[in-house]
Amino acid sequence: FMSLSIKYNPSEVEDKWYARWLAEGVFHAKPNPSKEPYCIVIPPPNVTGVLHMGHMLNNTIQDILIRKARMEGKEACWVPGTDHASIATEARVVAMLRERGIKKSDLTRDEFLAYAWEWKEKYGGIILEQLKKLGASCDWDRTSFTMDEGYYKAVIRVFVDLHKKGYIYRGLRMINWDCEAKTALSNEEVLYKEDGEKSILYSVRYKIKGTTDEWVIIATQRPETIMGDTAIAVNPTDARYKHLVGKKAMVPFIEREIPIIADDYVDKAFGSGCLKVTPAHDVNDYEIGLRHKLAVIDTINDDGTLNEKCELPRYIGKDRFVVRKAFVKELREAGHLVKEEEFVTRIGRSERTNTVVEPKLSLQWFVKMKDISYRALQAVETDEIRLHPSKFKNTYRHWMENVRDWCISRQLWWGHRIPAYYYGSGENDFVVAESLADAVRDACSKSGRNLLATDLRQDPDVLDTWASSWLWPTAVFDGYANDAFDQKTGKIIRANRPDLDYFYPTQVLVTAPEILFFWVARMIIAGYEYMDEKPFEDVYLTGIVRDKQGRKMSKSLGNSPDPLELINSYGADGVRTGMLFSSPAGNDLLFDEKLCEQGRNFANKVWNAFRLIKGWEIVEQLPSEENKNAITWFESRLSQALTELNDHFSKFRMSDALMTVYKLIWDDFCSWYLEMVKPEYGKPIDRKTFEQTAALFEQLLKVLHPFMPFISEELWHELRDRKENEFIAQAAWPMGRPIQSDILNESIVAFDLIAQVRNVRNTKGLSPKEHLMLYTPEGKGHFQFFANLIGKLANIELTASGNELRQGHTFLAGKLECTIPLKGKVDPATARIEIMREIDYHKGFLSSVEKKLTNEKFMAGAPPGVIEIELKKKADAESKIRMLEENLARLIS
RNA sequence: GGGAGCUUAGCUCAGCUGGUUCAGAGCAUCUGCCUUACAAGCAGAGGGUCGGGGGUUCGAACCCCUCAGCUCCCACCA
Repeated sequence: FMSLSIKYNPSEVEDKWYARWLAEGVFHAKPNPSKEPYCIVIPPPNVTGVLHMGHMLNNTIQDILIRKARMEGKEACWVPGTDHASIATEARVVAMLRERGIKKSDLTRDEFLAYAWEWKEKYGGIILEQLKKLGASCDWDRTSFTMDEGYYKAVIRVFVDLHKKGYIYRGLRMINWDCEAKTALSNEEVLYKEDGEKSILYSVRYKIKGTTDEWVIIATQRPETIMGDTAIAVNPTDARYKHLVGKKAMVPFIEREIPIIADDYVDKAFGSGCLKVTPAHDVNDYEIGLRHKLAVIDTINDDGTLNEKCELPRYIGKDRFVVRKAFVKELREAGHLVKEEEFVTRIGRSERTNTVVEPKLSLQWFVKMKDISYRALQAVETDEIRLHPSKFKNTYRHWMENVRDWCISRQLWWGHRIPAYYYGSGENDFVVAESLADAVRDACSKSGRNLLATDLRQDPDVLDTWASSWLWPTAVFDGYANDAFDQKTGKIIRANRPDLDYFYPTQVLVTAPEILFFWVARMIIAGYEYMDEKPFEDVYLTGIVRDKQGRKMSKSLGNSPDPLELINSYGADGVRTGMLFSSPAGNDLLFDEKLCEQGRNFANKVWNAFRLIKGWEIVEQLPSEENKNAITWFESRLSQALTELNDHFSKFRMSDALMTVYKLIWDDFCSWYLEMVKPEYGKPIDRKTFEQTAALFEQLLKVLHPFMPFISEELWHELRDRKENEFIAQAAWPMGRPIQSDILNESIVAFDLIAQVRNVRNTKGLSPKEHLMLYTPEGKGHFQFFANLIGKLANIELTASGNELRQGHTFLAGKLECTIPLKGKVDPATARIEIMREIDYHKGFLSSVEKKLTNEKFMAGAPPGVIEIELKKKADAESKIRMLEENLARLIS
């Protein structure tokens, strides 16, 4: 065995095993009526993505769950894939084109999409290759992409269906508008500087109609929007302005009259307490406008210039910021500018262009959320779908109860194009259809005209990415294909789709809490809508991976390690366990490379345990009796740990599950068991002990496998000759046997005794090699199983003694009184002090117990079991004190 | 502004229905050991008034009140 390296070398084995798993189809799953399905759909990473630490954590957890299920004999299916990520990808492609000197605006839609697909084929999906390095046991044959042909059709079909059902509508709504990119932005794409930005707050006076010199003063940061004002609002309880409500004010320069209204939204304390209302250019103003049926005057063009509705010809066509400057000057000169003050505020800027985002009214497509989400709310409320950790139930409920309609249109090209076709300029002159042909047909019947395909214009916008990924658990099984989707009922016919039928609902979804609403909630909604059933049973929400100082990992901070480099340094197994050592569900993980080191060390420990076992020389005729108890003990200990392990898994406590395996292998197996059965140096081992030890080690490799797939596979093959297509990845998960509790109980006392002997050696400076006597009242008679093992591990002679021999260092192992004779090695005076100190401690303890027992209220109120325990404590303390006092007496005599 | 959560050893966290599995684990630290599977190791040890204060109870890390600090989510300041 000396040929085996003293250190485990992961890079030599990892790629080899991954390739063999793939070659033998170990990860491939298909419906199998004799097996229980266990399915996880991956949260599809952005197709532009590269592996980061968050993915590492997330996918490690999924792999652990899926590997364990596979070993438990379930048909384990982990569906991988990527998300087309419309915004992120389009931005990448635009940037790539810019480098090549091509402007997006010079391209047709089809030309642009050709470039985008080219980019996707070339760079997309790198992340899936990276996941293989981690050991992810995905069924790669099922790899999906949200813009695959079938998936694309599914998204369109669902749009048409939801429109038909009345859940999708088109409407005006305030959105974030990027004037440079000329697109709507989602909230996530609008960035705010942490400390706000400096701005100027202008106080402007508006004349009250019918007066010569009565004014109302408002405050604004955006004077260029004054031309779009349609009201002045005050708080209804504001005494200062009560008399003005119902009157009119005049917009400066334009001299348009606008009403003065009362609305709760207005904060009396801010500025003058009067608010100018510009429904077209402010979200809150828009809401006020709806409440008071105000006109909406949209004065800003898509490119940020002012249009003719601003009524001041000198500003038409000028950029909003140019107008602001000029208009402020005019106001000042006319005396309408009452005050200018510096002001720190939060200004939204576009993530992509850094231009100031303008709130803008725009025609967009929406999903009506209230009704369609009802069952999804109920499902989590009733624990039909369980969130882990459960604290997210509150967050989920809060969101679902206040759910707002979902804007699903995006002004981009990369994505699923909205299947709406316009045949006129009227608000309702459109149809929604799966194909152009259908659209023509529907348009003819709707309009009563004879329209041709060329008369129709398809909506140029695409759908929000989440409007495709919310179908993920069904679409990856092609649930919306022609033969699987009943267009009349708007439901999936699961009988026509055996894979979907078998694997749906999936078991677990592992994802980040940030997308609980964006994605998880919507998948639940879609699941109920199209399958009439939940999409998954459990949702495991991971934490955020931070650096050890608690900061988020980010490119700009440079605090994010490259996962592949970590794998190179510590091995995939080391990194996987490293991540898991400190990541309780739902809590952030403070990542430190030291954790990977700990993982690597653990792999090395396993490796060396293997070296020891593999290196033993076996001699057939040697007696094996000696090791029987050690084996029996470890079998029971293993069974106990298996129960614990299953309990942790059932509660998704992955860190704890790993720790159980870690301690079982390191402490129980290596430190105790192997030391018990290990022959003296150079001596052989008997056949039976060897075989049983190897069998136990195999069990350990199996429970280790979900966490450390590579080293466990390697050693499993090294340990015995295996068939070519036999893998631990498919081996049966160990079953616990009945636990023999007498041996486990005795082990606690025995191990305590051994540790205490070692401690005595440490403190008294006695070498482990020095053989010692250990006196107890009955010697070996106290132990049914461990008498000889104690002798071996503590290097002592367990001896029965009469009182006359009991001089030396005395201690208690459990209730067993032990003495190590230390004649001449220890000063009697210090020994006396030690014993007296102990007596004091126990007397203090005793008195606290007695206090309880003499307390009438305690005796009356406490349940009998608790009183019994207290009485036992009392008896134990008394006997300990008696023993210590006897020792003291002997020392003195 | 609305909502949720957290505070236990130097660090990261367990601690379930209030009571001996109640004060725990891993890491880190300290002390011995290059002992023949492993120094990426072995053997041992020391660390905590459970954020502060008050209350309920025979009994509180756990329940209630209060103060302080931290974190996240949503909305957003004219």
